[in-house]
Amino acid sequence: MKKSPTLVDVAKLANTSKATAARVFSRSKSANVRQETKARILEAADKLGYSPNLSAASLRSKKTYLIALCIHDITNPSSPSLIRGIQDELAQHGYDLVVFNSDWDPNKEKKNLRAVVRNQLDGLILQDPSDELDVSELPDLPSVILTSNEVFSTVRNTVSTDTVGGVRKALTYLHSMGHDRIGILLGGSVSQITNRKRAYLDFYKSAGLKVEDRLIVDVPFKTRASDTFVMAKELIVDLMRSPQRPSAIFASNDMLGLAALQMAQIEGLQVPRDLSVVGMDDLFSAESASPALTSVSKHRFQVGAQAARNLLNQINSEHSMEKGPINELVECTLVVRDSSGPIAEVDV
Amino acid sequence: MKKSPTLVDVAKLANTSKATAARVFSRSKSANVRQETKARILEAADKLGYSPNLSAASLRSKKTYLIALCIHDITNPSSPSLIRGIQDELAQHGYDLVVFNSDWDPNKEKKNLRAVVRNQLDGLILQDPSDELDVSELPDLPSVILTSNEVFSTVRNTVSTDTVGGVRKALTYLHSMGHDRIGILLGGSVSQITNRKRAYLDFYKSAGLKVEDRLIVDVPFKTRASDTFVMAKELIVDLMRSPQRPSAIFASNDMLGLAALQMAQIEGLQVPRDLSVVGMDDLFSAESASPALTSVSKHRFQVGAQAARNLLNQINSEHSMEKGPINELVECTLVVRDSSGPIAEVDV
DNA sequence: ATGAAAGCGCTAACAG
DNA sequence: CTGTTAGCGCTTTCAT
Repeated sequence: MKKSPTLVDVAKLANTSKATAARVFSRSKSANVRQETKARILEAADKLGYSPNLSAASLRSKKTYLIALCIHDITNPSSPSLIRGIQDELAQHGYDLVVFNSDWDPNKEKKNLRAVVRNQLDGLILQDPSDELDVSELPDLPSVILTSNEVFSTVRNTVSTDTVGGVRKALTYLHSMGHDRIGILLGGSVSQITNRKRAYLDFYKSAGLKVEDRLIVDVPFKTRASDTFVMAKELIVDLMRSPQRPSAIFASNDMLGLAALQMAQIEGLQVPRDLSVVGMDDLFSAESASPALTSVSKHRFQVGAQAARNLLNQINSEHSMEKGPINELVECTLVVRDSSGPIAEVDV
Repeated sequence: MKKSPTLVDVAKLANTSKATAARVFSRSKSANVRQETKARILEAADKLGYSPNLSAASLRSKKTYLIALCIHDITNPSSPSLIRGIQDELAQHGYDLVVFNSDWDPNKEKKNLRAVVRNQLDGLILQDPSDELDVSELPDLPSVILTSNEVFSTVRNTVSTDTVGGVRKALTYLHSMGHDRIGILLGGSVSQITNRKRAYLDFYKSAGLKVEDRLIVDVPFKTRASDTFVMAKELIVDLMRSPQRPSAIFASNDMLGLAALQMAQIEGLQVPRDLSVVGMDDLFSAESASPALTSVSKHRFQVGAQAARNLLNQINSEHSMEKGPINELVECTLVVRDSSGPIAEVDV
């Protein structure tokens, strides 16, 4: 573990000043160094195995080229594609990503935020901040907020997923297939539940259908996905065994949809003949299910990429926030697979 | 965006020296400050909204409290639990995690490694380094290497998954259920394929069974999981339609197992009555499949946690590597679900 | 228990 | 195009 060489060492060996050597490794555009000198410096650096010390650089320049992503839980199946969308975009601009989990805990959330500023990270992407968090008093750094509904902020840039529109698309599709008694499986955070429930009620109203409370089921979420899954199945089986069971089920996320698929099989219901199932998230698990699960895609990868682009723009243009925040909305798309279809002929 | 307060500002307001103030925020044990002074400093800091600048701290102390994880692809379904295992362990010790993707590209891998040293990260967890990478010339920092086989290093600490043992467990189980013609689905990297194939052949030999080449199928991996999935299904259907189809299939990863499940359903084969299927990885997709997929768990979460612990030990004990590297092996476990069972009665 | 002083390695003016 | 200089904000001896 011998001390690693510094810029001075390189400069000395290359017979130039520290400053010139620095320019060769600098990210800033104005790196005006003669080819010859540059070559000499690079050679010296190579010989010494020099690597710039970014701690020192950022102390001076106030830039770490590190971005923070604060999400609830990386273990959530839809996190990876979001992250990848962000990373791919960032990588193109030489930024790396630090990922924090909040586990839906406002305290951890705050703690993470503090770590973000301590570490001098250059930007922040924050997923669905908890209500306890006052967005207006977020640390003062470029940021974009990811929300799962059309919640706009007058303070910060946002990228939102039009989940309400997604629910509508799923229901519209199911209705167009002849289903008029559609069960809905709700779960997740309070706002998620209320939003999607409202979308469901709105749709029923506008389609002139009669709402049946029995068809609306809330699945309380547990910390571990497996636990939620087990719980979901118990509730779903009730729905399926009820005398007047729905001909279709819309699950507000794929885990619930998958649970429905599994219970249908166990209960001896043929999908989609006896029951159509539509999920939401379009996880790989949906594609790989048997039968493959029809699902509403939230385009997490694109959401990530868009958020990253938005953030980089902020970072690169000093006065970007002066015209007020930018609120972007990403549409959902229905991916029709084998778990859904027209309602069966009226049973004689 | 006004300049944020520094330690001197805090010290001034609290009527002490910079040094004393520093001790209050320092991580090092020897923080000997009188309660009274400490309180005063904390109060001043609070009033000013002071937050330590870690760039400055690490320039001086050579510690960033940031760890690098270099994996192939975060989008891989088994990445999240690995990451979470690492993060949970690190968080307990005040470290955060920076995640890099290599996409199985040796160039990206090297590039990431350079970023690790530039950023002065305190440690490195490296997943299955490519053959092109000479492990002995990894950057000189605490590190642990994650391998998917019992590959030991005489240079670095490793945490390995006993996948070969996992394959054996799956086959032993299937054989104990009466299956003696077991198809195997291979895929992934070259070394993964060869290792698992050898395990398969070894098992067949020791069990005194006759190897049939037709039962061994290689699924070439594509970049996108969906593409691999489609490709897999085409190859699997051949296996299922062949005159002498196997009574069981062992898939060397869950994606392949899920593909088999889906094809079985499409081909009208009842699982597990007509065909038993066992996967490997124990993804959530396995649990949520219909029927739920029996799978070999590689305990990714624990692997991550163990790697993180190993790394932290190295970091905290100067001379840890003097006694030579530590090589840990994590066993696989078979999780029996509904996709596998005894072989059907001999067909009359 | 506290303070004074000397940098860590680099960047950012500014001069030439 | 290149060199000089002055710190960035903190940690770390070394005194007191």
